[in-house]
Formats: sequence, structure tokens, C-alpha cells
Amino acid sequence: MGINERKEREKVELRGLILKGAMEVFLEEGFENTSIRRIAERVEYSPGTIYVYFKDKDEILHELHIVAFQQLMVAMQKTEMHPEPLDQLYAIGDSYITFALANPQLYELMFVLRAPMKAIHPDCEWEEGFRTYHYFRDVAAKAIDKGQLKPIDPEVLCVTLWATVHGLVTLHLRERFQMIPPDQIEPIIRHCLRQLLQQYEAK
Amino acid sequence: MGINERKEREKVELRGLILKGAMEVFLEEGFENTSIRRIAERVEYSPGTIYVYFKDKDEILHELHIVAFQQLMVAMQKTEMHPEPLDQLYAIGDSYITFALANPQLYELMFVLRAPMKAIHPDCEWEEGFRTYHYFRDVAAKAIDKGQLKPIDPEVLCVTLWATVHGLVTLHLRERFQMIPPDQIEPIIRHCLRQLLQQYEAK
DNA sequence: AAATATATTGAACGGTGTTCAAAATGTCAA
DNA sequence: TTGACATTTTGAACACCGTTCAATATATTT
Repeated sequence: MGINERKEREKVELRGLILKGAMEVFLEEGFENTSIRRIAERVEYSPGTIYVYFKDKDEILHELHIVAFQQLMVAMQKTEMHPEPLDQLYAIGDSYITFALANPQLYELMFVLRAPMKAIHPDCEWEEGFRTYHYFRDVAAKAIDKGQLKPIDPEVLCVTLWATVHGLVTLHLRERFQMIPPDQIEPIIRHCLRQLLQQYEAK
Repeated sequence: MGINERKEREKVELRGLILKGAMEVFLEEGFENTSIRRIAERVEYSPGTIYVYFKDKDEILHELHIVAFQQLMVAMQKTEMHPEPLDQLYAIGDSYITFALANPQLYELMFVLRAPMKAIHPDCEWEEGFRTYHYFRDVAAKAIDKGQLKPIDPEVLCVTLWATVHGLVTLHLRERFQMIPPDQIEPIIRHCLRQLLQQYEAK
């Protein structure tokens, strides 16, 4: 009975098509203009159909949020070309900043917006975030083990590094850096990260 | 002709009353539930009246944003009890963190939400932000001048300190610190600031 | 008391997320 | 092939949202 299998395939396909359309609308029109009706229009289905394939709008945004983390993860994994953990740590920071500035909407979906987090069940874990954070922390831990960084708690180091870059990026994205000339913001962000990391280097 | 003066007074009064109601709704129901209709209901006027006293919703949120900055400024100015700039700098950081954690909605209005910034004319300055930032930077500059901090660019120092604390606070407020036990988050935020500032101390 | 000026109203417009009875389509046994 | 059943899709309806504006109500002046 291959019919049920085909139906299952078609269901998955349409779900994927809706997500593809949702991502297009999200990237082209921005979060504030990403409505169910616009997504439905984009994929040429009625608004009601969306709710057959997704519980609510938050679930759609959570799926996009997962895709965004996959993209960041790909960018970060390219840093494995560096044999030394310390060099890789610098490269991870660089790729994080590059990703955030090149994909501001995706960055906000990952680390600022509340909506995608509401789709995560309270007892469940924030898988995407955990995986990315652990990848980062493991590299930092290796750099400490190898004596390339001072022997501090890798958790505290990672939280500090992450928060600093996140703070710089979001103050910029949400237009709170009006005291800094626009063309100097990106250099300052990269400079702050380098200087911060340098302070933790074993001398 | 005292009638026009009384009318002017009444206009200002009602404007203030609407803002008071708006702040109540904002603090009690949160940003997402702060609608013009709810504010109007709270002050017992019709929605249309709100638009006689304010151009749009963004203008109301900008006014609340100004009040929030005044509150933070009051908290920060209490640190002037410390005679040494370095001690004051630590105290300013502490009061910033305390304010953010005690008034998360106001903090988001000041440094995260887009709405209040949309009410600032493009050619105008972000007065509230500038005043607060300059207050902070002047204290840092004094600490550098007095040789209590290493002789670095106060602008870079302030941006780094601000961004780090902002990053820590917002990752927490937007529930991205699920890898940290909830009761340890506040200590970590304070610890990160202290450690960061300590690294810049002249030894 | 009538005329004028000001202040307030609330229905209306086009938008939002979401639901659900009804219609359309697909499947399958007789 | 046709009728019965299952599945999928629809779009109107609900309760909201920010905003506008002609109409109403109130206050002031003549």
C-alpha cells in the first residue's frame, strides 16, 4: 500500500514548502511583516492550511530558528581548518560576528526574539543553542588544556566572550550605538573581541 | 485671559495622565499587551482621544523610555557618594545591573525595543542615551586620568563594559542562558563585570 | 440665547493570529 | 463506474491591533 507512504511524503513536502516560503517572507519582509496570511499567500494556500501543518506561528518561527542555527554551525565548523584551538577560537568569534552582521534577521531570531523560544516545551532543552554553545566551549576548553589560555573556568570565559559580542551586536542592530560613527562600529566589535580574548592568553 | 492658561494646564495634565496610565499598563501587562485601547480604557477616555495628545504609539513608548532613563540616572547618581572614580565606576556597573534585573520591562524599553527609537527624528540625537552614556564615560575618563585604570581609550573601555553587561542581561532576559542554573545567573553577571573591570586596573 | 470654538467620541478601515463548519478532493469497495 | 467514506483545503468568523475622521458633546464668546 504505497499510497499512505506517498501521502506522508506529500505532507512532509508541503510542510517544507511552507517553511521555505516562511523563510523567504521573513528574510525579504522582516519579522514584523511575517504574517501567517503573507506566508499562505506566498505558498498559494489558504491561511487555514498553515494550521494543519503547524500548531501556531511560534512553531514556524522555531523551525526557522533551527535552520538559522544550522547555518551558523556550518560557518563555525569551517574554523576547523585551524590546527591550534586558540586560533580556532579567534576564528569562531570572527565567524559569529560575520554571521550576525550579514544575517541580522536570523541573528535576532536566534538570540533576541521571544517567539521561537515559546515553541520549546518548558521541560525540553534548547537543543540548537546548547549544541552551538558546547561546540564553542569545547574549543575554549581545549585551548585552556593546551596552555594557550590562562587556566580559568571555560564556562565563565565562554559566557563572557559570548555576552560581549552579543551585547555589541545587539546594541548595534537595535540602533543604540548612535554615539559611534556607523562605519566604525564593525571594526570596534572585532577589536573588542580580539582584545578581550588576548587578555586571557597565557603569556 | 486665564481661561487659555487653564486649558493649557488641563492639556498638560491629561497628557500626563495618559502617560501615567500607559506606564501602569506597560509595567502590569507588559509591552506586548500595551495597546492604545487598553491605555484609553485605563484612563477612561476613548482611543481617539489618545491621538489628540500623542502622534502615535511610538511617541508614547518614547516618553516612557525617557522616564525609564531618568530612573536609571537617579540610581547611577547615587554612586557619587564614592570619592574615588574607580570605586564609582564599580558602583555604576552594579546599579546598572540592579536596575536591569529589577526593571526588565523598562530595561528593554531603553535598550532593546525598536518602538521608542522610531519616535526620535532621524536628524535628532538620542538625548537620553547620550546623557547616560556620557555620565558613565566621564567617570571612566576620570579613573584613567587619576591613574586608577590603565591609560586606554575611555570610549573603547566604556563600549566594552556596557556591551558586556548588556549582553549578559539581555541573553538572560530573553531566556538564552538555559545552560546556566537560574540562581547562578545574577552572580555570574556581577562576577563578569568585576573581573572585566579589574583587568583594566593599573597595577 | 445663539453662534462659535474646542474637545471627545466611536464607528470604520485594513491589518493580525487562530478556529472550524463546510466544501473540495482523494481513496476504495461494491 | 458509482456510491460511501476519509482526507485535505478552504475562507468566513472571532477577537484583537493601530489609526483616522466625521459627528457629537462640551465650553466659550458674542
